[in-house]
Amino acid sequence: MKQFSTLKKLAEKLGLSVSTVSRALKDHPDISPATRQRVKELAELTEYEPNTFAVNLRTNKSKILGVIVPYFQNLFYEYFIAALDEEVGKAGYSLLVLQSGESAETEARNLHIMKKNRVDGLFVSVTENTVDIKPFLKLPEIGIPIIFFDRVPEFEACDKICFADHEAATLAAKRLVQSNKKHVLCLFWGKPSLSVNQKRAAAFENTIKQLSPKTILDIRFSDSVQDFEPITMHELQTPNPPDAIFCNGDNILIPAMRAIQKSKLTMPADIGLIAISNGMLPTLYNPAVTFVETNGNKLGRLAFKRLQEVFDGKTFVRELSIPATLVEGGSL
Amino acid sequence: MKQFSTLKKLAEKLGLSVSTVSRALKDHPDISPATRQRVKELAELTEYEPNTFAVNLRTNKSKILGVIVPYFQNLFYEYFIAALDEEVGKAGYSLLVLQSGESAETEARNLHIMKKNRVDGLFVSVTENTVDIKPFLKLPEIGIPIIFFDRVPEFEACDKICFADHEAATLAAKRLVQSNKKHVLCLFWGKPSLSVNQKRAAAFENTIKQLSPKTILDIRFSDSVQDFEPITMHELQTPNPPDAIFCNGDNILIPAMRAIQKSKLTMPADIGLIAISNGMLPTLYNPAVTFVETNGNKLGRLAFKRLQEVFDGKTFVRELSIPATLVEGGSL
DNA sequence: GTGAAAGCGCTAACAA
DNA sequence: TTGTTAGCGCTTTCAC
Repeated sequence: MKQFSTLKKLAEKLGLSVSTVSRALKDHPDISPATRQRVKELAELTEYEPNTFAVNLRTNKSKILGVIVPYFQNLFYEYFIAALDEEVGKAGYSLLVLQSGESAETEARNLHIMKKNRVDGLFVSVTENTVDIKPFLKLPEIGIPIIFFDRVPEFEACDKICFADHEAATLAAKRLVQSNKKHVLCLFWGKPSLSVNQKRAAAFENTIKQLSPKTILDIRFSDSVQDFEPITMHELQTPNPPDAIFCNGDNILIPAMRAIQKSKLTMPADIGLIAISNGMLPTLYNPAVTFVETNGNKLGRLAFKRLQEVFDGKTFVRELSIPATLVEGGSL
Repeated sequence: MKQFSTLKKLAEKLGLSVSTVSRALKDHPDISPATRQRVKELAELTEYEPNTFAVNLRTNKSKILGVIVPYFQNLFYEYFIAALDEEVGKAGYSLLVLQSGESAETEARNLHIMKKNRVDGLFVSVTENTVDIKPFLKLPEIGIPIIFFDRVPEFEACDKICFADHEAATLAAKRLVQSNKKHVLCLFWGKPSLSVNQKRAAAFENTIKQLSPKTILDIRFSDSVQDFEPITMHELQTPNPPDAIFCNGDNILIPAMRAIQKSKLTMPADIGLIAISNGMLPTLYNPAVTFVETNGNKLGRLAFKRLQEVFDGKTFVRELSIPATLVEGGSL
């Protein structure tokens, strides 16, 4: 097996000391142009690459950032991770991405992996079963800054990056009122206790109650995406069916649309539909679904920007959010 | 800032040597049960964790596996990565995932990151612009096994894991003949030179030519997913339009379906459709699209199994493939 | 059953 | 301008 080139080997071949070689390669001003030249040439020739393990041990930095999300296979997280990866790459970092499902244990295990790999910083969107935030908050104590995003702990003092959840739900509610909807089936994925669900459901309900007090709201939560098709199916077939559906997220849009299609209803004539979405899915349907966009892309970029601030010493805790925008389709 | 617990600190507090402590923690048989007990207790108390950087340096292993794919946001790769991640996690490894787009330069940079981070093994699906495989093949020389998957180099001797591309395309072709289609628009994403495209296009064409020589095939390649909607649109509006469309992949299915919907055609009456797909997307439509499944999930698990074989010394080069299955929808 | 010591490859303070 | 030295935290050989 071919051996790696090391500083020591270079030093021996050149009749220099290890430290001189090291400095020459880093363009340290002390080193004479001549030696610098010689060193660099041999380094090139022998394909020298600093041994990351050694550098990490010495500098106590890994140049790796961690991301813990519930799911990879989720439009929002995909966009978030892709954008984050791009930003992070520019700054010379790499990403270690782990998924937890909705299991608090897996999440704890993932957190442990991050600690073990000594990531330089961590981005986390928690599971809906995460009750104890303390293990996360220990990381900043040992020098690993942590940025929560999207699904964030409610009360703790920590860095949080979210969508303007209140605003997004309010926008959707207003749009439904504008179309004069009187009976809305509202679908939420995950537990009511989840921060996003709580905020959005409250804002949605309040807005409707204020602007159109007589509108009937039928609010449903379910952990299992499978449930939404039968739920919607059933509601659509009652004698007094809803005249509009609100889907909080892409996951729900899929089964809801399926139920609408199976019921042979057409949008917007027979039923109205509005979703909060990452943006891709609504355009697949015909007519396209009207939605409030909460795009992972922007959130990813913002998250890294915030981490850099923390690296630069701006360690005071902040809560940032990204505005939501309404994208008109033809479903309302 | 809180300090990490180390072997040295434990040793000092216990009045033992570093090596004894190290051995005690690894249940080395030499160590007496009593000391082992004492050591473990203090380790627990001080939340001792071996410093990965030091372990890596010492053992020259990272316990990290690399994955390089063109895109994260691609159903096939998502499933592949998710499955791989699961398998890999069970074996105590973590995944470092990087995306290259279709840029050979980005890919080279990614390869470099993998090398720098001294991953213990690497999974790669190449870009369509990758011409030089040699930089990849250098990794096995320095002890990093590499497994190519899906998009694999054509001629080199290396480990490859693919779908049964020939079989998948043949299945789709047969199914079209069975439905008596006479004029098929065939859509391929990426360059014709891409291994997957080459194999599938050839198999598809041959099968049709053999079973139904009079059937007209209109085969189109495009690098840009955007192109497929106008292409399909245009073809559907010619005086002699196709009676079926074959989509080689989920990416193409989306714009093709959009063109069908915009043209107000219904499946299967006005137009037939079959796709090669990862499986989720076809079920979103109504009727569901008939497809040949090439699921990333299975491929991910197989890929890790193969890597483990290589770790275990079975280093002879192998080319493995996964069978394809037809899933009936209502689009044909 | 335990300890001493070397060394993985690198960085950086201090010396010359 | 260059070299010497110490040390990051761990594993492992050899000695007692």
